[in-house]
Amino acid sequence: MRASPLVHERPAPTSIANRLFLAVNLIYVPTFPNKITQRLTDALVKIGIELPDKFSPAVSPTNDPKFGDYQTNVAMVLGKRTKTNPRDLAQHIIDAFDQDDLTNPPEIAGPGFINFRIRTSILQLHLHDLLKDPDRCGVTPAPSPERIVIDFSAPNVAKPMHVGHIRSTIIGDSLARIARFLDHRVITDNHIGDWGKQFGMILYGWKNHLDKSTFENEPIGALVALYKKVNALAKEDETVNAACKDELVKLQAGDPENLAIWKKTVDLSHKGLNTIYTRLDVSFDEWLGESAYNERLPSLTEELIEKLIARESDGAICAFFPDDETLADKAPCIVRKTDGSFGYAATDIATIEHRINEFKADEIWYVVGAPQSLHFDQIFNVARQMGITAELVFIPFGSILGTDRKMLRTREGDPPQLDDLLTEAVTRARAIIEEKNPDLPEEEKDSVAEMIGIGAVKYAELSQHRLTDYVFSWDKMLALQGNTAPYLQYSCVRVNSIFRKLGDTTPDFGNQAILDAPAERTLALKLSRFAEVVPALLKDHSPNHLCNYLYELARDFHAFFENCHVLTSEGHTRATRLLLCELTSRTLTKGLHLLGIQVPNRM
RNA sequence: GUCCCCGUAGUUCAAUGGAUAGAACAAGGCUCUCCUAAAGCUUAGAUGCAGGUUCGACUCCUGCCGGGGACGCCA
Repeated sequence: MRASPLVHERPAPTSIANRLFLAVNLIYVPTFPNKITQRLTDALVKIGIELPDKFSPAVSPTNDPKFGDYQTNVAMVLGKRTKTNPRDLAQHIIDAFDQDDLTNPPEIAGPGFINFRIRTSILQLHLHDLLKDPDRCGVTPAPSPERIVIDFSAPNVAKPMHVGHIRSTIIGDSLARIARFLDHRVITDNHIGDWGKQFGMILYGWKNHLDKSTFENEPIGALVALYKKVNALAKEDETVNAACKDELVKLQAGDPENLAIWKKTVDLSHKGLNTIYTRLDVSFDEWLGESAYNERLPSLTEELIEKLIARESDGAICAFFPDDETLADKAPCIVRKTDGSFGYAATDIATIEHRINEFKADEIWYVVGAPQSLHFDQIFNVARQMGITAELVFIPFGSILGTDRKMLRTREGDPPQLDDLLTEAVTRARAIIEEKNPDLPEEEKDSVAEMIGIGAVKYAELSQHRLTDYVFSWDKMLALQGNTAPYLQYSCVRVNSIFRKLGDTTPDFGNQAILDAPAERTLALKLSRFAEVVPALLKDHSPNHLCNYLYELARDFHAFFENCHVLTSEGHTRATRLLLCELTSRTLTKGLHLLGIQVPNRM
């Protein structure tokens, strides 16, 4: 089966006229750290310090307001290099630093930090810049957009999707959203396992154990049950196992009956998967599963042999990596098995090739479990030997463990199914709504429960570092309090309630913001930092940093909200506070959107 | 045996080599006349062990201990 026709035209390169148009109409405001870095560099040049290649002074937020808003360690770094006392050097840098229209006089602290405090007048102007940029919330797009294929989710067809599948799906989707937001051209590709060994079991089961009546009513559930049943049988009975293998061989040889059954089950699974993806608000541009590359595998293998990348070994065709320190003593990469069938290494190499030739990918990202790291090291190595220069990025994630602290596996025991997890999440959310907002219309209760339940599950996954292993726990996945999606969603509701109260009145944000209260200034500064946080997410592919930021933003907002009454204030104060509310609403909404988490409507 | 990832409060998690290691949950104490309680304020509580590099180490290096994982015909 070809999941979809390959009609991917590379869009025409942006014309010069277009670029000018963009440049004129979208004036991107540099972030405060960018500005400070630039001026620090100027200052360093001015005082005649020889800078190492590609050196750029690091400017980071301080961890305590008493140190100002931003700090740099450049005097300590260069002090060592030039054998100068860091504090003396810091003083020289400050003397040469152009602080006009940006910061208060910088201060030297501790072993040689230079601390900067953004002038409040500048911060005030910045708020109105942000107001003019509703779509991007101040974020500058990537300077050189790339074509990025992102490979994530990739479940096996006809096996139940359990909670272990959630990480790749949710992290991958979020990374795709973030990359798109930064103007990269992203192609999401669901490389489903639609050709593997499990089809032998499905075929055998279909012919010998299919419960027709159940199948009519609930085809997807019946398919999953079928897989489980045959899997259990095959484990106990070697003749069943052999029969399954025979069915698979027949399928791969093109047996019409088996092909027909295969196609039917793949289509059914596709539908079942889509129900979950719809619920998760995850979508794919492509569904090029393993089966899409069958035809290429024999010639690819020949090519690898010809190019001396792979060779025969114990009847199989394998790639060895004698020159690679870590790969040399590991098992080889098996391209073709002894029985003549192809391993997933072959498919994955063909897939890389296809993504580069047809999709013109500059980068390919794989959001796949950490246990597969050896496999990807190997196929990336093979790809490089084939002359592929695109950036191949393995974005691993840690395992979800059972209560025995072992990895969840479909074959052993029964990890909770993804569908059940989502249903439970929505049920719990619904119960709380029933308790707290009994007067809502039933329909609204349902939609809010869906939004909150699904959001909670997604956030639980996204808010921790992707490499951390964790033991699956209902309470963890379904937490609704504290650092969770419902808290952030609730913050949106809270800020939007102000605009609701305004009714039809157009909010007056004034022409000139005045930040008086500390909570106002803190919130304003935090809002400006969205533009710092988002582009950095693609450096380490860690959406949890965005979660951290949004949580901090929500907290700063709550502090502001407690201390600074909006609607009862007047004049500049009221306008400034309304402005802060507007920007908070937008930034929270945009941030949650980048995580793939839905947000309540404004009205 | 080789290689990879992870060891942080009672628990679950944070922390681009930066200053006093942040949260949440659980525990104790407060706060609903408000644009607000899926909330806010508050008290207590942690870097596995031993070295090393550094002005500075949860972070980098070495060794050990503990957990998980990969290592030829599953994907």
